[in-house]
Amino acid sequence: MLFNNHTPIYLQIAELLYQKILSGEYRNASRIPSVRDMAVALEVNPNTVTRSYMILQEEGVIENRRGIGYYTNEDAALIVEKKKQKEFLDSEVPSFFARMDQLGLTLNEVLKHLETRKGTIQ
Amino acid sequence: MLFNNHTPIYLQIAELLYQKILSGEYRNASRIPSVRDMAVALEVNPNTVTRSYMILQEEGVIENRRGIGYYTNEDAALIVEKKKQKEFLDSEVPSFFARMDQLGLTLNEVLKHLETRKGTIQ
Amino acid sequence: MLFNNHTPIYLQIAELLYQKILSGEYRNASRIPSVRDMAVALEVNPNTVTRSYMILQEEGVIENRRGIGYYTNEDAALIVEKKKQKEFLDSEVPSFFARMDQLGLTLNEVLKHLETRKGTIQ
Amino acid sequence: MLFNNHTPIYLQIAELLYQKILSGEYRNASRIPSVRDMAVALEVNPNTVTRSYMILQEEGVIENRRGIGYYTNEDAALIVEKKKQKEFLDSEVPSFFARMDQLGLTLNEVLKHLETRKGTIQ
DNA sequence: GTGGTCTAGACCACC
DNA sequence: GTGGTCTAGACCACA
Repeated sequence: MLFNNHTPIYLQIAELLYQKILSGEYRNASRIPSVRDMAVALEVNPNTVTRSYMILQEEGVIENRRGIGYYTNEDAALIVEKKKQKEFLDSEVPSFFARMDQLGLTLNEVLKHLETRKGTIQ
Repeated sequence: MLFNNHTPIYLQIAELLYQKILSGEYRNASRIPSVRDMAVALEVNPNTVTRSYMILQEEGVIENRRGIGYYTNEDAALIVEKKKQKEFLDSEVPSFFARMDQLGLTLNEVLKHLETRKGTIQ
Repeated sequence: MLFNNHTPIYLQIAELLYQKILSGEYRNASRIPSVRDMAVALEVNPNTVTRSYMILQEEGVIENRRGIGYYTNEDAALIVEKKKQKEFLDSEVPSFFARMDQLGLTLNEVLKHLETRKGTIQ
Repeated sequence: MLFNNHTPIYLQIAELLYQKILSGEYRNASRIPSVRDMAVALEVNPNTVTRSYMILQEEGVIENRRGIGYYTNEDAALIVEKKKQKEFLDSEVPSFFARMDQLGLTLNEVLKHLETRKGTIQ
């Protein structure tokens, strides 16, 4: 898999897991790939995958069953969704609008620009 | 000064300089503090300040007059404003709205949340 | 059954067996569930149960009658009680009070805290 | 340094750090040894020390200043003390007395045993 | 088979 | 100099 150079791989893998849980590819209360398998699939060292798994484990998104593997929690999708929404609303949203104000832009200008962009590029 | 530990200090200082130029604290074509003074004021290693100054210098925002010090360019404020607006509109805006959609949030919900936040915290 | 993930399951099962013997649920000189049944009941790998049974067997608490099953010893309850008391008095008690001293707590404070806890939680 | 085999080294190092902070060897708001130095001193791999430091960092006991090193927090000692007391009172104390009851022992018996032990061994 | 831990060693960004 | 990350590879306990 291709990773971005700017952010640590283990965080990008964590992000990948969040997405798979949100998208339903990893259903609640079901087993996720073993550390080794995941490492092979992503062409990454097992230690790196372990680090990602531990992050989600501390957040209560996944849990380890000794000698068996990692499982998503009963309400994994909900936890991830709340976490992501909270991050967005409490951190990204305020800074976004603060930035907008600081640059002397109005919401209408921004939205207009967004429309033209969509037309041209995508 | 207090720095965020997530982003490099030299980038945070560069951001500080942008702000001072935009706000008019550093006027066009005028001298800005020496590397040494700035380092003392920010309680930071002079090398770090130098690195920040070099960034702005490469962008043509400030220039170095040997043996004298750093000066803002004739049109420093304009350059910074354009740069920042471009970054914002072309990069932050699209990713912001993409993120919003991904989380299943509408612009109205986001704006509403922003209002309640302003009431409580700020 | 729910197991704590910090300590090995086979030790937790052994502890469970000690309790059942102490409480009289498993009487002296009587048959205890087969490895297979126990494994099914606890939703655990039979190997794990076997490992637990072996521990108690080595301590002379239970014994294996080939082809028949595991039986508690004639004086199983007594053995377990002595073992547990010895462990408690010689190991846990000293470390508990050492810890208490180290944290600058008095026995009275601790007892008081215990009372308030009982009132609220249990 | 000599480490216990049963608990991971990185946790034992974390415990060591707690003690040094509680004892005042590491004063509040002062620098602690670099990861490399600590690794050499403890005859351990730097990665292992890093892991310990990160635990204390997440708890707000120590903090990292980029490119400089780790520093104890302003109120490091207080945080550690509270954490330790909380762990003791909320977890060890209840289980200790539950265990005592379960074994049919009274507090007086336990205290008496503790006295005789002190006389003989220490 | 599973994950947990540790080492040795490397490279990098940052100060 | 500092820490952060990653790899390769090993050993271990556990199920």
